[in-house]
Amino acid sequence: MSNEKRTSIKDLAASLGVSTALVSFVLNGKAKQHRISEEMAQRVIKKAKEMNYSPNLVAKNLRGGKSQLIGVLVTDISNPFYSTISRIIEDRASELDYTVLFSSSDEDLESTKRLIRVLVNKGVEGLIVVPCDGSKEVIEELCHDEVPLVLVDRHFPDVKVGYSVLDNFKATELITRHLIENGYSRISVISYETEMNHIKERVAGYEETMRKAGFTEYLNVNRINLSNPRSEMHDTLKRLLKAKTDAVVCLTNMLSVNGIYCLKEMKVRIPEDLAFVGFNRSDVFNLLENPITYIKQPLERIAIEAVNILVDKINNDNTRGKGFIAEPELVIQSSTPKKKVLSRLD
Amino acid sequence: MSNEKRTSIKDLAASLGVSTALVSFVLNGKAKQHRISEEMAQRVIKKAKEMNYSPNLVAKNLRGGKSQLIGVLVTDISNPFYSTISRIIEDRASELDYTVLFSSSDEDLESTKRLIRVLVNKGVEGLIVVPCDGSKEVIEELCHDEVPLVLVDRHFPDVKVGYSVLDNFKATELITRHLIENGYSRISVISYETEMNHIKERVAGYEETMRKAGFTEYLNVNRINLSNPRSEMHDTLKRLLKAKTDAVVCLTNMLSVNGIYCLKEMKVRIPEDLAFVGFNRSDVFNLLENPITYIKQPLERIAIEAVNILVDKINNDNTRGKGFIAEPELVIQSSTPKKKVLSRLD
DNA sequence: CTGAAAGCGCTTACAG
DNA sequence: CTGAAAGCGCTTACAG
Repeated sequence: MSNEKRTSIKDLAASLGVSTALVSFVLNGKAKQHRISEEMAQRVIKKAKEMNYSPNLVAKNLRGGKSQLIGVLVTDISNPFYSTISRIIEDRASELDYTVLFSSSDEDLESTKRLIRVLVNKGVEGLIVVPCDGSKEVIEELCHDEVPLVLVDRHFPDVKVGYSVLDNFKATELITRHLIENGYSRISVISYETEMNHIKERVAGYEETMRKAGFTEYLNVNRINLSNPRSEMHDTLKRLLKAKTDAVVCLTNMLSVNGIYCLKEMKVRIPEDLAFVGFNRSDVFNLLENPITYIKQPLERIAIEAVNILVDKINNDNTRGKGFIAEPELVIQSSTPKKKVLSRLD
Repeated sequence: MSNEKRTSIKDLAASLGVSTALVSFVLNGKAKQHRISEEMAQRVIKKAKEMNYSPNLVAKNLRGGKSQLIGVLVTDISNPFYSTISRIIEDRASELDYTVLFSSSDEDLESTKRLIRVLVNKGVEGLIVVPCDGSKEVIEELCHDEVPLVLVDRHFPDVKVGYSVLDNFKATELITRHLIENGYSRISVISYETEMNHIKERVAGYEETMRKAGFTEYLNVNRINLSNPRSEMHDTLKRLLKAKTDAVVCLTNMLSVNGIYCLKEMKVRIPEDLAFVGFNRSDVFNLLENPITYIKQPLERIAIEAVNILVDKINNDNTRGKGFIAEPELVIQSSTPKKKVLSRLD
């Protein structure tokens, strides 16, 4: 990097008239262990400071076979949800002396494959991945190659792999119970077209809770095609309003924000005309006349556990398939006030 | 990464009965150059595929002194502004065959120093940095050490270093002119306590435009202490309203969002009671009854140019101090409607 | 056309 | 207490 060459351990040794081994021992805190004289140790340390020595981590890695690098593949690091997670991963990794390589797959399978390969070649010791739709085989293959791997946010329950995710079923169960308890009965869900398990769980949490409450006839799950979210959202909401839906639950943050924008355009008031529940915190939720009720994920826990599990895996191979499931929290605000109708759950 | 050791060039050579040099030549596309027979080359390539060879980039790096790694130090990658920039940097770097190491300094000088050292030790070939307050010496030192370096978003005009930033003076000039032209005269700015040049430029753009318009007596720049932004913002806005300010300009995105929240709490209507201008796009700007007028930065250009300049620097040392200054765009919305008063600028 | 050998900067048995 | 030497995986003059 530098033009004047960096000082190496060899330079230090030469200028002190000792061996590189001695220098290495001292600088790695193994002076005692090798019974190097306190005086010698101090001289080495002083010289290192003087010559502005800092170890070449590349060489250290090559020698030790450890890169202290982990790869993180999210779908899009410019998405606030993933950038928040990434930040926490970075901090936790740094505490454990790892550096993080980030990549964004854009929910694309080919990119996912390519980027994983790049990361592995860069020498990462393990991977944290947000898998995209259709990536199950890629993930399985990776497990087979014995690359330490942790899935985050989404996972494949039948693949034996580390994961750190929300209890998605419970999230929509909380939402649906809350709505029912507050007197809503014509509750609709807005989801998107996907095979991913986390969304299926969210749908199931809603459906099962509705069934338990006896609202079988009102089950209403709408799947939006993400290639044109705004106009599809518009049509869907129009249809739902015509069908006398009294509460809408959006299953992702992106859907929530889109939904709020559409309702604003349509001059539909929240909650007077329609109760509304969102997913994941967003600045826009709290700026509305009536702040939005939403599911809060313990992102910090999820991200930290992902790193912990990964590093465990890196350090000892035997603990396969460890996972962490985080508790969702329902943040109740004024977009879902009590209706006059009594809940059938009570 | 893998448990069964990765195949090395040595394994390949052994299993083909040739030297490692030959294998290296072929795999690096230098077969022709070394007049290696086409047949031999094909055998090597085939074997490499068979044995699932991929080069150990760490070793390559150590040997060649090239890591194809660049380091990016932003203040906080979970901030949407920086995560957007980071994403574009990542994409552009990847086009140029570089991988990016991201870090977040949290606007802290000590972290900045430490993280730069870590990145350099990791073998990055260059750095893209958002410098924090007080980091001028660190940056100068880095330049002196001849580490290829590009500052982004903010820079130090008297340090000879690459940079890619907004024309900050012009940004507030645009805002102030627009407000004046629309009949506002008691225009106040909300800034924060900092020595950084980009903020000074923004303040200067406002002040100079005000002076030109003859509004010298209304110059009103308020600096908030970021350790307690919400309550300071509250106090500041209260004071400004009492002083009959008719338009407020917030100089950063964070200040803008805080300001909007405060005004909401205070039940001050935008723009009926107060015109408002923000900085950098934000979802919340467009959700209000009256969407906010704001300065839009061409983030894509800024980020791409930063990478371009950095890679130029990495490849040939002679073009020092290259910089890119991006044009701001004023997105005019309904938070700054025309007042009845005539502008003195006309 | 191909091989033997040095060396990038480091750590770590192995000697003494 | 300290040093000489091997080796991590690769590339590249240098020979032949």
